[in-house]
Amino acid sequence: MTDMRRDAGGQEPVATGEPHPKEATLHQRILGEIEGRILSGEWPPGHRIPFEVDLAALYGCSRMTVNKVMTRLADAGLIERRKKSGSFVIQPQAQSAVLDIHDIADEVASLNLTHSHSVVSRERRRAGAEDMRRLDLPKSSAVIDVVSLHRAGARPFCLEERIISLANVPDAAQADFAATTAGAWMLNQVPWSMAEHRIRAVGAGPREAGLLGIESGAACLIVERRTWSNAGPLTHVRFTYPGDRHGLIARFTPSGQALS
Amino acid sequence: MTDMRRDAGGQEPVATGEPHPKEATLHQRILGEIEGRILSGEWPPGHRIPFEVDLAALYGCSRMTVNKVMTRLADAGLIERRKKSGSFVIQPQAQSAVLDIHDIADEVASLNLTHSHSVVSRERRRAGAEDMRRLDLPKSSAVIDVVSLHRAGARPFCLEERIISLANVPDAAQADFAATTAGAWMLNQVPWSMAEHRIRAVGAGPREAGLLGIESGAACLIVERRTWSNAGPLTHVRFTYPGDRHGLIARFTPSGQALS
DNA sequence: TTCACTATTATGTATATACATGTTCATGTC
DNA sequence: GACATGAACATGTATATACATAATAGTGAA
Repeated sequence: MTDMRRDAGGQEPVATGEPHPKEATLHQRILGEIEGRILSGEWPPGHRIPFEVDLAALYGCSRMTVNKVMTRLADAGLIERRKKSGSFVIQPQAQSAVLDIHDIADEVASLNLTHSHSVVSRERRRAGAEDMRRLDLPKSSAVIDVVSLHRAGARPFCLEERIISLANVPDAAQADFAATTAGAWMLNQVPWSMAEHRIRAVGAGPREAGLLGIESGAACLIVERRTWSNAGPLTHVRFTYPGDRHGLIARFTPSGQALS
Repeated sequence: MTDMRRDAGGQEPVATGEPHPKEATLHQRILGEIEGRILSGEWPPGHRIPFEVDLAALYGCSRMTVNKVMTRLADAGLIERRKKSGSFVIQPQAQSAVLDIHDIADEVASLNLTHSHSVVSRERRRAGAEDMRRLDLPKSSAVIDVVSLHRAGARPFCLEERIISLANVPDAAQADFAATTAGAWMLNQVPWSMAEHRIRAVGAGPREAGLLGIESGAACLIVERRTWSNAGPLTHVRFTYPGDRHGLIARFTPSGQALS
């Protein structure tokens, strides 16, 4: 492994089956492949990433090159590095470091109230036209549909309406979401690579009003989240918060991430 | 500059007057100082950062060390690097790469409608208790208070209520915000280091309803943004969107930032 | 068996070096 | 004066090397 220089020709490192297109630099290629394995779930949270020297050998490059990639992944919060032990895929954090929409139990706990939830309905069914709008699912694929009501103390706190793609989250078929909320379950279960939030205000319809114990037409904050992994769509969830509750808070820097 | 090794003693690089505490590594120290100069506005958008070799000489380190810092700053979107020319502080982007709350003119334009706005009121006054709640201002410091109505085509689009701290944005005293909106003016004028958004839903009060041409009590989305620079608070703005309009959209990755 | 000490291991930081890649600028020719 | 050519320059990527640091594993003495 002494002196590699610009070989290009030679045995291509062949890092198992990669669907990645050829990328400009080695750095980017290594970064992309490791990122892909993490975000697709091939390397689940807690998995130990090969040692730097081994990756260097695999890609036929120096440890410094691999080290820089690992440093970036650590900065980005995808891996955790421990001396002597190695580098590990990190446990999925809160929903996002940036937009502070965390697990509802936390949200309620921060108000010093005890959280409870009940499953209003849960069914397994085939995706219809409405579901295809909510999440870009293949037509009539199997989904789990769960509606839960979250309470802070005794009062209703928010309504959660969720569909989960069974194609990409098969374990959801077994979960009944009575003990852990669907949100917490997803958080600990499935790695994701992209999320999209849509936030709007609407007047409560009669159904929501009834469940939440508010007047029909009262202003509500709607937060819809669609989540994907590299394999495809995972889940769509709609939270309905009565408007007289505290809102959402998001903090960030110009670059969208804290440095230093 | 040949072979520096671990000197520690010797002439401290003395990179002008820094209020920074001593940081762990040289890397972090350089990163922090440059970031500070950018975020404080000492190095405004467009400013050319010293060449890597010069910074290396200044800090008494190798170019590689500086290069890594610059690479991070570029990844974070704070600087732009051009070969032969050097590295430059970037023009402030949209309000955020992550949370897609852009300039209102853009927002309206994306709906294929022409944007117009009018200043409902503008005054210079001393901060009261309410302003201290909105923005953590020193008591009775001078602020500019502007209320504008934005229109998409002929219809009211949203209401903007803003206060600007004159202590930290003195140029605001001269601006009347008739030609450019207050948002666009701030965006091009002032570098910021932190922003906090608060999002909630409320029923429209009679004043908002009148200005926006909606019914009193109709659901509205309220987006409040507080922005700081390193020097202190800059501005607080509250946008009120009628709830029957499209909402906000935010997209992101687990780490809060796109890699690769 | 327990505790202290040491060796090993994997990451963390920094260096010097080499060459590639685009830009800009100056130069010389037509 | 217009234009092609090439030198100079600043960044971009990668290498080999060195030593620091933290955590683990192993060894030996009380």
